Amino acid sequence: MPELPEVETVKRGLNKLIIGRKITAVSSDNPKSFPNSPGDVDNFLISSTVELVRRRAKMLMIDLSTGYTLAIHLKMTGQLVFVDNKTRFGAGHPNDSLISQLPDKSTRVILSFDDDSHLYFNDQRKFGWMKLMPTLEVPNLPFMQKVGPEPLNDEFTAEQFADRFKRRARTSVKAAILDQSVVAGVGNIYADESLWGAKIHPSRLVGSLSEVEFKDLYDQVRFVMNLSIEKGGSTNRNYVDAEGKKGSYMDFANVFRREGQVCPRCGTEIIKIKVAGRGTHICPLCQKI
DNA sequence: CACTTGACCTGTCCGC
DNA sequence: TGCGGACAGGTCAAGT
Repeated sequence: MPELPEVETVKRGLNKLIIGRKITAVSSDNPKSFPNSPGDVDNFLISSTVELVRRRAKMLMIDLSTGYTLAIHLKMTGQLVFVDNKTRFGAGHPNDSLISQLPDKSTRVILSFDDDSHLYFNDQRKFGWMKLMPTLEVPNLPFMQKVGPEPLNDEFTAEQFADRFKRRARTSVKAAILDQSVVAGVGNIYADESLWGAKIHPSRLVGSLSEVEFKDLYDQVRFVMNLSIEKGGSTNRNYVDAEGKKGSYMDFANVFRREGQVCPRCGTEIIKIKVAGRGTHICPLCQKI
């Protein structure tokens, strides 16, 4: 599911909805989704208060008053949806179809708060997880050790972007931009969208890109991600935000899942190919090998 | 080391 | 309608 803009949208929503709430209970349906010992749960999760929700790359961190953090990765199909029983939506509300049915068969973890509101971790494919650990140990996770810089940070420059790519000079630009150790947070949707924006064929080898092309790609990554955050992210299939709402970026996508439609820039038919093992959408005229 | 492929899961869609 | 296979927003382990 969720790439940087979707995770950022969830983070912003949770910061409005769950800060200061006290956790009174938790339940989970399998240890893979919630790999935590009962002792840690009793000592550091139950009766804790939510202090802050943070994001790094595609990971979320819910910091608790006990000095522990729930580190969360939503992977492909994870959702975090908050439901307050006092404000459950009525029939006909845009969010009603999801909210009113939670929990459902994809619900992996339920966090309950002291006012009978709940945070549901839903994950159809069970790739995601929610790990309780000391806040100070989060940076020691293997993923956190290797993940690259945040592309939307002000201090992240086009020069740094190009330099980090050059570590992957002999692979395709699509594989390199999806590599989280190069740049954080880019997934399949924004890889295709930014490569189209920069007019670069995803199979091009990194070593063949010019400085101008690196700069264009840098600008496009930041442009598409900022636009998507503004639109509440992309709902390709499952994604919803912390209130159960879909994102609208797909209405603004130029190539992703638009095979058979025309390129908005030149009118050529968009095609779908496979690059780096992933479905890849391009305009074959704008993006030449 | 750099790079590619398959595995992890459930659900949906498409062709026969 | 049913069945088999390919595919889906991500990462990791194991292979070359």
